[in-house]
Amino acid sequence: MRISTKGRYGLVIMIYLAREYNTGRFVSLKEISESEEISLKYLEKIMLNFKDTDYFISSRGSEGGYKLAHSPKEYNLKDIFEKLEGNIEIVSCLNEGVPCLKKNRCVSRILWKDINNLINDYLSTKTLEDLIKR
Amino acid sequence: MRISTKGRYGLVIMIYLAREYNTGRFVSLKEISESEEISLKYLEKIMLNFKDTDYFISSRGSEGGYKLAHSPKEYNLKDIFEKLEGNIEIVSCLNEGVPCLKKNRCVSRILWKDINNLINDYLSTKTLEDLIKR
DNA sequence: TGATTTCCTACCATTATGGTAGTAAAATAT
DNA sequence: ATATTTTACTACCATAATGGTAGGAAATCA
Repeated sequence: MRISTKGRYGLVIMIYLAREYNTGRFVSLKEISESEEISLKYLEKIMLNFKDTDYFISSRGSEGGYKLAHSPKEYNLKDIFEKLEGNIEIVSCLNEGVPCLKKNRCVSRILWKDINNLINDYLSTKTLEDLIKR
Repeated sequence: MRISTKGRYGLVIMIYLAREYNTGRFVSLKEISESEEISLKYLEKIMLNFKDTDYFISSRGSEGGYKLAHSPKEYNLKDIFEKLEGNIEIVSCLNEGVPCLKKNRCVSRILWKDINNLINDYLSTKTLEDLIKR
């Protein structure tokens, strides 16, 4: 039950860009890489997870980089993690339509559901703006 | 951010034994294996995670098996998961004494801490008895 | 033109997951 | 006594996920 570096570094990128949102400038991954001491190549790979989103405006070449396409308050943390980590249900059977029929296996399903709701409810109510305000 | 089968099947064993607690009989892993359709060998392996606990009374041989050493209400779910999954902190830096000094990495630490507390608080208040009552 | 940076595809080492197999030792049933 | 049952313990292994690295093409800017 761990958040991987994929999720953590992905959020680091988002926070970095959120903090620079007001400046309007493009921030390169190289800058984030050096500031946060995370390999550039790995950051590039993590960005691939956001490929099908409209999260960023990007520009290649010198003085290029990324900036947020929207205000930090438009970025929901639950959405961000779903892009980064895929399905974030803590047990796989939660999103299967058909309940399993094992005797005691699904007694605990209620427990998983509760915990899952706890996390999802929390993340759903938080945005990037909430994070950088603290 | 997934609970593995190790954690899930381990809980299944605990629930099974909790339900048989009043009978006082020994329940074999073979019985649980057949009832829950989980391989016997895998259940044996999962039991190794509880090796250093006083959770069970065991008996070998025919009519042998396991039974809970204490009443189901004495078994805290947080404790059980710590035995099964090891440290259940969702990010590793939470239990390091020294905070990391990276610029934005630890902005999110507050977030991880919050989620971690959410889960731990929930699990700490629940016992095996709560689970089998529902 | 040269440097910079995104964008994209491969590749790879290590670890965790999710098991299986085999055997010894203890306890019980016959 | 012996056969059976069951825990207890060790070793092994296939697959997937994690956490990266490497290389190059394409776009952009100074």
